[in-house]
Amino acid sequence: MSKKDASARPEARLPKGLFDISAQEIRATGEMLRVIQGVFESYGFEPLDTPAIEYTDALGKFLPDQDRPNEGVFSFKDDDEQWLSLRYDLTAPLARYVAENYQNLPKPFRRYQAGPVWRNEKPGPGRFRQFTQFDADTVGASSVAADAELCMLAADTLEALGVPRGQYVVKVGNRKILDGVFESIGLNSNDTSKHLAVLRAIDKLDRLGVEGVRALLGKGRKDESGDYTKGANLDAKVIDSVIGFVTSDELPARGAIGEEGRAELAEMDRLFKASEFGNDRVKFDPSVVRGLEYYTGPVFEAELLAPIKDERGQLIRIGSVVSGGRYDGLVERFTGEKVPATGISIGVSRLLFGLQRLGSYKESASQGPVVVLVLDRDRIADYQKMTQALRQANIRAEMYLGESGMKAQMKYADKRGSPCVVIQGGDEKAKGEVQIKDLILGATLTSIENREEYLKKQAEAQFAVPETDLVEAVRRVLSRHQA
RNA sequence: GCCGCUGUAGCUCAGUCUGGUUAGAGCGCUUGACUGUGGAUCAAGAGGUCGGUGGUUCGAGUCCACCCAGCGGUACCA
Repeated sequence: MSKKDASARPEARLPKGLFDISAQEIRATGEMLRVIQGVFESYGFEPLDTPAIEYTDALGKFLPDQDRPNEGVFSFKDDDEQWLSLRYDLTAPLARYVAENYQNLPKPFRRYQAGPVWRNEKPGPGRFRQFTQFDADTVGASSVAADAELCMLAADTLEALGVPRGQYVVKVGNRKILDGVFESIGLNSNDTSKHLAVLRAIDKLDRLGVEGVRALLGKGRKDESGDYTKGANLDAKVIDSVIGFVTSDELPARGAIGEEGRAELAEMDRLFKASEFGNDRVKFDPSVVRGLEYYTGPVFEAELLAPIKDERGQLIRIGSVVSGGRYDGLVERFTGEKVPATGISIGVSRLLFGLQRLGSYKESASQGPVVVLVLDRDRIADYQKMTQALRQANIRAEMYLGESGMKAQMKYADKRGSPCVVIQGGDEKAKGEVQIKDLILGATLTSIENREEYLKKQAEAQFAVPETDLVEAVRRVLSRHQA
């Protein structure tokens, strides 16, 4: 091919924020999903799946405009000119589903759902443009028992995934308490922009500390890189009051709304205590905000407490791995009818990322297939037959399908992580035998100095058996390496 | 979006400050020593638009400008 052709070829590359998923990761994720599913099932939730694509207007607030239809969400036009989008979470599709099937669903409706979601935004460490969420929601229950249960579910799930107690925490807050605070400091609830600015500032408490939040509530803040963030411009006295509130352990309530929120948290606390979920698992934290305009009552999030480092040993923060709360307005968007709902979402991709970084996630090493070497090309049928015999004995096996010689076939088997290979050349065929070579045992041979021991091990690692004993012999080798 | 850092072989990087013949290392890859036998050892080999474009210069991986990409922070985050 000429150079000109080369420049016309597409570059093999992956869009940013998106990743190929290797065999190992598929196995790890699959294992994780099964564990989560087991816990969710045990809580009585019922599975549901919905498509990756929804009508954009059903997804909510990110309606594509003419110029930038893909802000935040990936969107495209159907051939009937209607906007479609890739879902950006599993909650909006749930709301659509409930609204669409309201009559026939048992109320409260409790479902779990797992699947990829997409966000068209800048990726960061532990932040991707496609990631997997695992959600559980209860729709049609206004009792905070539903909320409390989700917090317990979050804690139970993390422990089931191997996060030791004490290395995570589920933090619980309540938007009503914050609303009470806003009321008491005279923040007009119509002034949403200031409202949001204050909420955002509070949300950053754990990251920026008290002084950072103070700056954001006041004139604004400059970060280490020199970027400047505009503040909420509150009076010093009001700032003190807000800071006093979010740093308090007491959750003091202000006003009628605040009192309502406090009562809800007290009720949740009672439920936690009754089921023996102590402060080492679930903790009240006034700075938990989440979702800004979205949540209407209790809000919760879980995070990993152990410090997480990147490849270079630099500390990185991946944020919360589970988040949720009560949203009483979502279904109403469709039906006009108020339907109370509460849910949590586990960031599976992020959690897996975090657990892997912590090294606390043990991936079960998976073994490659037994490889039947092809030495005499004209006897492929024989090799295929041996392979089938192994498969029928429930042994993962394959015949070498490449074109290369024996050495390359051995390398191939090695790379595949094969426990052993089956060898039958002309000599063995004449004797009606096959050779079994144990690659795992064989790998230990090079380190043996003592000649006698070496020979002994080598005889163990590779041996001949009658053709009829093939399956039996392979089984014996496999059993050597069972964990 | 804003700020900062980094772009040299498949990977990790040296070389850039102080411009000068064919641009290096380790790992990986291919082949061979090796008997029909992976992993060890030794040897050979393949592999590079030095992120891109323009400029300065007799001469640019090296200096300058702009652009692009990646990473990190920050903003936004249902």
